Amino acid sequence: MTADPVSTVFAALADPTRRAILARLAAGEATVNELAAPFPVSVQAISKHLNVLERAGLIVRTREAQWRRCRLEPAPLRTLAEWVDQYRKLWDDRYDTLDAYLDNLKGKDDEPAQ
Amino acid sequence: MTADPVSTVFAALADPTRRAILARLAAGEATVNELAAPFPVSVQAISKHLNVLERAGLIVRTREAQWRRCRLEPAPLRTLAEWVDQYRKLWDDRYDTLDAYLDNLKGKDDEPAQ
DNA sequence: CGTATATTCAACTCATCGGTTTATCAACCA
DNA sequence: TGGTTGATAAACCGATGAGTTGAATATACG
Repeated sequence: MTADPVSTVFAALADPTRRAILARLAAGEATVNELAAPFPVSVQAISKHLNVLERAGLIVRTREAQWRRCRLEPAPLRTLAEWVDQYRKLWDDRYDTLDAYLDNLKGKDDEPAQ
Repeated sequence: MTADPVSTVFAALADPTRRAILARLAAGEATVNELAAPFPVSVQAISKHLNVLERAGLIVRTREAQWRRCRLEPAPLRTLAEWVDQYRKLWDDRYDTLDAYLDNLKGKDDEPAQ
């Protein structure tokens, strides 16, 4: 209930169908039926997936006659990239300056070092 | 079940307690009790969280007398960073060369453009 | 108007999740 | 040996998730 935004985005991405929908939308806007076509599930199930993606802020839907055009909203992905970048120094050998690491840390959620 | 690795990692990170555990482990190894101390839940609950993180490959546990020392394993985070980087061009204005975008696309899961 | 199309809503099922409590296992210590 | 500590296992509970089917809503079209 009322989960934090980061958790909501991670949860939305923890489903291969939803990630495939995002991948499709990265190529351009699409309607619900167009998005549902490749999947072996009902259109209603896709509509639910779109609700999850919309609540996570990953897509926006606009009315257009009887269609609902879906568009990808990259802002949460940017937040995610920043979150994971907190840990980059742990795997990236080229990331060797402590200063840059501490800079990245400022004002972030779930700081690795408090 | 037997969810794909990417889904498993995303799901593991979709919980603030588990992300806080990772943040703590980024500062250094710790035992289960040490990890559980800051949280208002039982040690058993934390042990379950550690199972989830271990199955996602985000931590490894090593026996040491009666203690179980936990260490962060950054490899899945690196995979995650690569996944989200597929979408970087959508929000990053500096990411404006199509070639670099297509290069990043090769051999990745959930390609934005098939 | 009536009908077809696009989409969502509602109710239901089944599995999983995060938490609990209780019990068990393993290692140290007196 | 027995007791204490660290950690996991097992059984259970309430909530949520992903899917279904069936009905409702909204817009276009004849």
